[in-house]
Amino acid sequence: MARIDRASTATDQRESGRQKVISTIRKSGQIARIDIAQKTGVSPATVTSITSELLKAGLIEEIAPDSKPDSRRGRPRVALKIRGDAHIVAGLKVANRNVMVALIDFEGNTVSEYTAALPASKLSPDDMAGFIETSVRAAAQEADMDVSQISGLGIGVAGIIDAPRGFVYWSPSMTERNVGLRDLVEARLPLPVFIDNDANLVAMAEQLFGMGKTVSDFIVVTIEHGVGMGIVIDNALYRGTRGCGAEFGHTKVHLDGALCRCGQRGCLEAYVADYALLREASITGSLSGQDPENATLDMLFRKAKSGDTTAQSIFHRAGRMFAMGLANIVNIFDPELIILSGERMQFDYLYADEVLEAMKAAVIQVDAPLPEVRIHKWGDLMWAKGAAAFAMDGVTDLAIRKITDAA
Amino acid sequence: MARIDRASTATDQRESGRQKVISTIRKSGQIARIDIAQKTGVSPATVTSITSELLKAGLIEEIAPDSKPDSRRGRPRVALKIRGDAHIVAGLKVANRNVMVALIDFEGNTVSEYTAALPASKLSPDDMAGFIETSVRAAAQEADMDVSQISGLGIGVAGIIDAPRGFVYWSPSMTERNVGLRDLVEARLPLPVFIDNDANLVAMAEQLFGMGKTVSDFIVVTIEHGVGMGIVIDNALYRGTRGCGAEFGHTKVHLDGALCRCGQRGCLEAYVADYALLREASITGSLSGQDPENATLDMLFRKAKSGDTTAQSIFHRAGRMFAMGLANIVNIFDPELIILSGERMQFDYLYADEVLEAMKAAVIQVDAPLPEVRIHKWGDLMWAKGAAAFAMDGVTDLAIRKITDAA
DNA sequence: CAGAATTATTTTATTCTGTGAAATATACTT
DNA sequence: AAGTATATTTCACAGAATAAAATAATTCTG
Repeated sequence: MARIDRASTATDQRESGRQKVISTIRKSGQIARIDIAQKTGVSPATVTSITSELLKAGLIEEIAPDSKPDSRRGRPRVALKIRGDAHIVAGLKVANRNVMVALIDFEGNTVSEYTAALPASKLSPDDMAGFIETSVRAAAQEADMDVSQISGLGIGVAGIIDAPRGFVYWSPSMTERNVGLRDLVEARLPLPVFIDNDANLVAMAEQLFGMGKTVSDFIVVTIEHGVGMGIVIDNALYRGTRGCGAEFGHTKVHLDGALCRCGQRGCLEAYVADYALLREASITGSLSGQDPENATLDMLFRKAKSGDTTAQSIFHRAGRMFAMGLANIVNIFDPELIILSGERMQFDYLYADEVLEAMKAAVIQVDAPLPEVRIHKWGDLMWAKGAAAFAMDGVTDLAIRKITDAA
Repeated sequence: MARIDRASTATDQRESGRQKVISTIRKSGQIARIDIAQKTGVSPATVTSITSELLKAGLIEEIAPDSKPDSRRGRPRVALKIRGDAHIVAGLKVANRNVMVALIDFEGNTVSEYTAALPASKLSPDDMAGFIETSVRAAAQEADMDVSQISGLGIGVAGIIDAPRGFVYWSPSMTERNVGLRDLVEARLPLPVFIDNDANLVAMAEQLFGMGKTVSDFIVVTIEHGVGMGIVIDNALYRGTRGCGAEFGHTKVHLDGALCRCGQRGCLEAYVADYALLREASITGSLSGQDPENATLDMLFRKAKSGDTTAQSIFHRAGRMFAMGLANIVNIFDPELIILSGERMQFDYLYADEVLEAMKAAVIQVDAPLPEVRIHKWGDLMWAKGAAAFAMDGVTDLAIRKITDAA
């Protein structure tokens, strides 16, 4: 039952006043009541009543006057901020070879991080749930906490996920299809659990803590082994109807083009992902002398930097294909902002000015300025923090619901 | 001021109860109160109170019991429907060489249609507004009506439009950029005027009268001289932030590909629009003997049908490119439904089963069924009716606002 | 054919959310 | 200190939506 409630909340588009207020505070970092009223269009009276509820519930707090002379007449405004201690949430990312857990407080500060190697690259549903449980417990212990002090767990998995139902249609990390992973984990941990596809999680992280804070419509593109995309429209994550939209990496950029690991041809991923570049390198012998198993993008990148024209051309084409894919996104969505978000973005071939120029040249020209493209380099924790952001969203919802029900 | 109101309404995402109810009735054709309550999640009590307002305002009407034995026990449900006589709205489409006007009633029935040739392919803003005025007056006269009996006018123009502001950044039909066309027309006609890009208008028509009635997320693709797209997400038209999203036709499908009339290379349009096909035909000499100025797709199509392999290959490639573009849409949006909407769809090369098969093969495979692709063949009035749909939406808003203010 | 049962709609009293207007709080200016 | 400016709170009230009860209009059952 709690499940259905949570799912329906996610669907519920209209933000109640309380949600509007708390998300405004979160986006602004710190903000006075009058400004909340102005930003949200809600009346000052209502802001007062809502914030006093939130204060009582401990979700936000007032900031001490700061002795900062406002140099303004009149009663000084008192700023509000999210109270970091209000909740601790956990985010967990299931990656290829390991599981990463981040504990963050309600302000988004990282409290602790934890990594554990996966026993195998594919686990059975039960083993996966068990491993998740163990990892979360270990992460809590490392932070000197009990799991009961954690208010929610967000899990990011690659694959096709039905987030509202907490259901995994398919994931490369699991031996079975169609797994109700949320239920399995909730049976093992006394926490509300939220699951989503990893690209969506990063979009959520950008929205809550990152560059998407100030923007209502933006797109996040992630490049690692594959190419992912998260879409935020009107402040809400957009997921397709079947939960498999935003497959930017499998967007086709060439008719009958290069073979992709998905089995189809011409996918963007087949031109820009690391395996695609290494494939080209191995064909041209650019990395000859290297054990192909261990050949890394690093080597190829160094070669290009040191003048190897073949290596350069490999990166060059990848960059141009990427530019074309990005331009298509702009032509279709016309977003305010595109965030290129990455964990290890040491290779700038995809983010070079040259690439962005090529993108601009392939975008419909209007008088209005082009959407901004920003590059966001995260630490190792990007994915886990994204998962935590998702949990935080859910936990905030639950907290607000609790207030509402009490009232 | 009315202007600002209307604009803000368009932005206002949350449908008020009244809007929810009336749009449910419109989508359903006819529906009993209890079913409205069930569909919208609003309580029966509220439905009663809202519908009684709408009845009093004359926007809807009850359907006579129909003597149809429900074969059900209990008090029989009485169905409601939109009252066609409630309002007449006009839709006007500015095409290449002419202007088409459709008058439709509140149920979407066509009351009258009217066409007038444009004096030139590009007009000054004033001349355009004047020609629009004349055409609407003529259309009204032809239907034995006075313009004062028309409740609103929707205008569809190709180009980049800021619909909420009624502002035309650029249009191929006008000699100037940055024209506040709505104001110009409203100064000449005693009607609320609504302007939008044509692809959006067709999407609106599909949503109100067409195949999108039952679906909350869908995409409309139109193919005429160019390729257009309209996006409906969560029952609302999605326009990019700069008003130039959904440029499906200028999505790039080939790096450094064929030259498009927009000046860029590799646009989808440059492979599937009629001018692109004719260009290929003229190169290969497939239509030799024809005056190139008058060579038509018809001839090329007949050639292909009668076995000319060159002509066939031209269509074949166009179809495959189109399939690739469609697949990208599915990969990105994962919509419930894709509507291929056309005015004169006598050429099936883009809608052949073969093309749809190619699309399916290029879409990410999930267990869930693929989005449905439906082909909607409209009459000549497609665009004008779309413009009328947009007007109807606006007029409905105004009518509801009137009720709200009265209450 | 007269209840009984069933389903749809309406009425009524109430709740919840949000608001404007007035009151209050806390500064700066002169 | 009085006056003015600005932020916040209080308070009485309006509007939307609801649950529960009442009413309406049927079919079914004995």
